[in-house]
Amino acid sequence: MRADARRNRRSIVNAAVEVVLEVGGEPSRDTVAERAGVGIATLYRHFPDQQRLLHAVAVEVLDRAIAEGRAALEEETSGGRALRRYLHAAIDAGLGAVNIVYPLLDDHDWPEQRDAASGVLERLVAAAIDDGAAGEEVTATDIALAAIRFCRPLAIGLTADDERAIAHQQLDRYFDGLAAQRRQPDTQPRHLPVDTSRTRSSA
Amino acid sequence: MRADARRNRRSIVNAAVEVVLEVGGEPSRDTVAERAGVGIATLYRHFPDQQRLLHAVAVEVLDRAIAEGRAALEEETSGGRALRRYLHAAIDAGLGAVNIVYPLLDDHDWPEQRDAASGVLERLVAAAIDDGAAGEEVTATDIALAAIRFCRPLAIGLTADDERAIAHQQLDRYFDGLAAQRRQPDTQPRHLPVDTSRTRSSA
DNA sequence: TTATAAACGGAGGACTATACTCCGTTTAAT
DNA sequence: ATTAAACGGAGTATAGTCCTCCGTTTATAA
Repeated sequence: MRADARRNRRSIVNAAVEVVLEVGGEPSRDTVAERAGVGIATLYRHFPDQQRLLHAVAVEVLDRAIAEGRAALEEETSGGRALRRYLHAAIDAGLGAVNIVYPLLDDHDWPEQRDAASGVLERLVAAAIDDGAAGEEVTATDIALAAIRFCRPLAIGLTADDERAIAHQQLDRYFDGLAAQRRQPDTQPRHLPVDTSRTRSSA
Repeated sequence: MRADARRNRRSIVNAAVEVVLEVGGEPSRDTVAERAGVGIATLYRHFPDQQRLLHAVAVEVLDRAIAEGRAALEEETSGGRALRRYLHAAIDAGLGAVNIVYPLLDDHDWPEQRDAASGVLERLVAAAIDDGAAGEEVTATDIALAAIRFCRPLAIGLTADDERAIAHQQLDRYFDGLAAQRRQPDTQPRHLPVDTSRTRSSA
């Protein structure tokens, strides 16, 4: 594989991740190609159909998230630190894209990434619960859903920098809210958790 | 104005709010009309151009939010309770839509709603800070941005009910994270606040 | 350097979705 | 019962998207 081809392929996948997160669904081919700075034909050469592109998007962000998760587990000194660091890295990596493309995919044959990603996430959550950084009731699904939430752009015309800064700040506060015993006397849970088994299995 | 006309106008605005939140931008006219259950001509009769429709969307959600905010201030017994209740009501009301349509509008002549909404929000935030439910550093802008975040759909094919339940649960955790002194020893702020003066002025 | 296979870009045609109008029909209100 | 107001939806123009074809450029190795 030629060097420019590999470079272009990377650009295309990265662009596709961004566009998927922005539109929250099928990205337009023309938009992806333009964002990647390549001709439309180049996109078709690398990804003859939309399925393969979406597949590449899923694998890409899962790989990034897995690497970040493992690094966090190894390097951090507490479960809480590790999970927080992972979440910040995951939203920068665009992890939420995987859940957006999931329902658009015909075949979900990336068992490797899927299992690795959910394994890492579950270890992180367990560790965070262990050291009290998250309450007993917190699940891996909750964390995956949070990653999706904080990945998506606010769509109010912010610069990429502002967008990112706001997401991280909000995530930090969300994370602080995960701790076990509720601090505020006036706090009561208002809504029951929902069945998210389908979503859980995808991240 | 005839009764059916008024009824249809309401349906159209409500539908427009929903669609704006879903697509995170300009809603397609056909989609809005269909969602509202009216013919496309009816939509054009009430809103000859997109600007007027978007304007109506902004005024509508602001009015809802103002009413909810005042009710919360009057009826709740603590600042924390009031702000939490307001936030839950605001995301149900679709408050985030106002920030999405804001950059799409030519004229922003709804000073009445704008001032009332930001006034209510600031009183709520001040009250919450007063009784320790939110840290000193929390601003009205933070809260407005949170409302936008939790209003937007996750775009992973959930039912409206699941979508709503998840948003409320995540919001509760975010709100818990607003409390003054950080509980977790491993917590440190990771990102500086950004300049959001433009956004602040819109809600 | 040069040869060449591989990769590239973008114009262009088919197709789909969206914007907006026109006009015959229905309905609220007197 | 009358009628002015409001309605619905077919229909046309326009814009956006999909995808192919082919002439040009570029990486790589002789």
